[in-house]
Amino acid sequence: MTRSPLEGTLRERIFAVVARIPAGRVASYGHVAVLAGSPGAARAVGWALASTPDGNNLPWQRVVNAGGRISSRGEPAWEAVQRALLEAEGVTFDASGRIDLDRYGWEPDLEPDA
DNA sequence: TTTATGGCTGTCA
DNA sequence: ATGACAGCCATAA
Repeated sequence: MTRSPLEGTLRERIFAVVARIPAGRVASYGHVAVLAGSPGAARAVGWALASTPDGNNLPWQRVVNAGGRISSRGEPAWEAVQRALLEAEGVTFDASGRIDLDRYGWEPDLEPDA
């Protein structure tokens, strides 16, 4: 049995990674992909989140693309919702609607809780 | 097994 | 700084 420490599909790992993102913090797709074990699979991450059923406790809203910008899933209003959720968590947006990843960029080794 | 799509990323103009 | 093009990985049909 090939019991891998990271079994299941990438989607499962992505869920775990995103679920570990603390409130008031954001991570980029590429970053999540790396944490999930598949660097470069940023698109796959986005797809995994898009495949995420709403109603769970998965803070997909804390996942933004590389420049800290918000993406949309086809619903232009959705990104506004995501932005509102992040602002509600304490994340501030730039005048262009960008997040300061230098300040809110989450890293598994630099949790603000400590 | 192959084809097509997708909440992306990085580089060039 | 903004806009456009091509590349990459994974999932679903």
